[in-house]
Amino acid sequence: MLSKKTKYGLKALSYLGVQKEKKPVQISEIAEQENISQKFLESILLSLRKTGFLGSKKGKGGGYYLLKKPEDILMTDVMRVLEGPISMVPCVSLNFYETCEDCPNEGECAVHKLMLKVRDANLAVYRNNTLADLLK
Amino acid sequence: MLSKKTKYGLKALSYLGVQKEKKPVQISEIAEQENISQKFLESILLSLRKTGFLGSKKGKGGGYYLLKKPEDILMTDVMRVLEGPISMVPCVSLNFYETCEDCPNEGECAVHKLMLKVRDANLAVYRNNTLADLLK
DNA sequence: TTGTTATCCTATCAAATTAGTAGGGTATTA
DNA sequence: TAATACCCTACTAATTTGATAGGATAACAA
Repeated sequence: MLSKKTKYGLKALSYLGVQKEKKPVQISEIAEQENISQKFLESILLSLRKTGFLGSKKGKGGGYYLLKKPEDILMTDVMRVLEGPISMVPCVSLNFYETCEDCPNEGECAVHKLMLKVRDANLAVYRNNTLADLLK
Repeated sequence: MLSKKTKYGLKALSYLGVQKEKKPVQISEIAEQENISQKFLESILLSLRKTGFLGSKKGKGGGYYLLKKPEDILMTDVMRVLEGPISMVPCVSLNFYETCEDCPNEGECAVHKLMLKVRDANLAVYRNNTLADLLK
């Protein structure tokens, strides 16, 4: 299942992506419009800011805004930050590879074989979609 | 992440799939060979039996065996039993569809759009792979 | 028939993860 | 200088996951 964190994060990015004006949008506005717990959303936006997707401004008139154009925000990067590794098992992960200590032979492992294909399929989707593609 | 249940279940199915002889294989043998907690594996095999993948025999010389040929065991079905719905959100699920009560417009929802593509990609993999494909 | 074997079944539990909350700190702006 | 809105840490509740315990039941064989 997709975590609420990822779901809310994607909704927030979309919300920011469709803004006409360039001024920051407040957490409270996004939370209200998208039916998200404000405090929970706050922590999600914070992590999106720390990972370089969002910029922020404090004080009155402050809020969050996209640092890049929606066309330049790849789902591969977004998903890795929000949901974690794209692979379902570490032994097929590109960025977080680990051997399974319980698996004597990776090459003959059925789980490994299947999950490799799943990883490739998911990766293809995420690489071929930017935030802009989700706003159409 | 892939659950241990699914991982162990796939390993057990593979183990049964490569058996030359047709006689039942005991839980203890599979657990030992595949490094799986025996009691946990027991519950997994039980659910695979209840869902029609495995047959079983009690008493001495008993154990589990595949009810179908590996070529006829689709990953779509296996994954649904072990891991649950293939879709990452209910609003794109074929078999377990539910509307998101927090989402006013499914057609314009970025999460929905992305997860539809992810579902299709995963489904394609699972539909095109049988247990036999994982044994090669 | 009786003992052994191995699955069947229910209940329970501990650990980990997830979702959400609380409360104050800090920078910015009017 | 007061109000605003992000920043940050810690905590808590609920859920899920992985694993155990202990006996009931069926099959086989001596």
